[in-house]
Amino acid sequence: MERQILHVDVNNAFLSWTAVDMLKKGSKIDIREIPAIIGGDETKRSGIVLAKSTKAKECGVKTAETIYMAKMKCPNIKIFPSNYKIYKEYSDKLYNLLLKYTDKIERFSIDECFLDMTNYLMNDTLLNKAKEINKRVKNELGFTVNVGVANNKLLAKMASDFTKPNRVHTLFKEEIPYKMWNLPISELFMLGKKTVPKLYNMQIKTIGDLAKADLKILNKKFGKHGILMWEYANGIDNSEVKYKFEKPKGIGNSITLPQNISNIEKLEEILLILTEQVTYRLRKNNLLAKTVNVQLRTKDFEDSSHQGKLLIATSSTKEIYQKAKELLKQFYKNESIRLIGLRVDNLTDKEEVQLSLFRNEDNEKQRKLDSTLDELKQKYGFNSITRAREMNLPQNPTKWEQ
DNA sequence: TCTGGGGTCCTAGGACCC
DNA sequence: TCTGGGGTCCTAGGACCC
Repeated sequence: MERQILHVDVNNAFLSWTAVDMLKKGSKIDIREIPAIIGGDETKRSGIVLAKSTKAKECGVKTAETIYMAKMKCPNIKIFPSNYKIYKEYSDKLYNLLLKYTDKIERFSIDECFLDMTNYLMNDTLLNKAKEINKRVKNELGFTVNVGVANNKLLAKMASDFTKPNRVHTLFKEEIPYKMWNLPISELFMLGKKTVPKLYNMQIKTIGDLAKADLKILNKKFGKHGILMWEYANGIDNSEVKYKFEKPKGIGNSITLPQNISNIEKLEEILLILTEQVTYRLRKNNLLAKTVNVQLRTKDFEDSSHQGKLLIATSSTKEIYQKAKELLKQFYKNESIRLIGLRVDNLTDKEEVQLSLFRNEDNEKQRKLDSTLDELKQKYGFNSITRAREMNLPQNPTKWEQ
């Protein structure tokens, strides 16, 4: 029996949600109606476009390009900062509305959901449900969504990406040749900027070309990825809607520094702040980490990373920070650093390890300190608690550069 | 001209074991 | 002197997504 899948995709999510929030707070303008973007902070060197209005798109503004470029293309463009708290709020509102249709919902990202409607149609058609969702979101939440209607996740996602905004599109098997095969390969999910030129060199330019290409040759040239792209081009995807909450497989935080740093003591200070953030999230999820990974990006955008294993899985700030410092020392070669990141992998549930875990008094003390600090952070917000060393950070970042 | 931050998954090569 | 092959685990880097 065919599965009944919907993909719900918020149109210009960050910008729409910001617009709705501004209107709610009494704003006279709707930033969806003017050339506008949600952007990072150029002074903090994170000046890229996160979302754009339709008018900005008409000027040629593209997501992820620099704000500088966006201003060149569209001199009167308005720029608004991002606010993840608001986005989470609207994302939850959408999710709660969708729960009225099925409880088999995969939150694919903050602004996209897959719905498995297979046993939830109640004598209605999948297309009708999609149209109803599309209308209700607009009427009840104030922003618009595209809904893709299909028999698997890949086709539903491709369908929701057709013309925007506020549209419902189907992409059933028999529609593939005339709705999908004429599109350029760059439109296919999982084909990015590295693979597309390689396919062009093989005279594969449309999704249809890819669908008819020799699977053996694709497999030889691209490995598993070659098989995946061929299957996607042919509309084949048997993956499930993952509606059950899954704990993360890794947790990381990174920061592009306001100024480049080429001093290891200063890098260690940033690393401590990152460790605080990462271990806080670890403990909130009741997880312990076994692998620590430090990432660096030089001023020339050269990325490198170093990882190492801990003897015992932990969520302790002190233990993970020790390891992170050790790793940094091992591979930092005095380059001028633009970005530093810390992530932990190999996560296990705390309960599973707890009983077998060897603890000495020192560990126990450290654990109690961490959990006390967590409680304070929970109550008063993350920034209320900073360790003594963090307070010694120079206020003026320009001092950081040697 | 300036280029985020959060993830997942895959691959190639080296170490090590039998 | 010449020297296997299979398996697992680990690491660094890369591709892709939103």
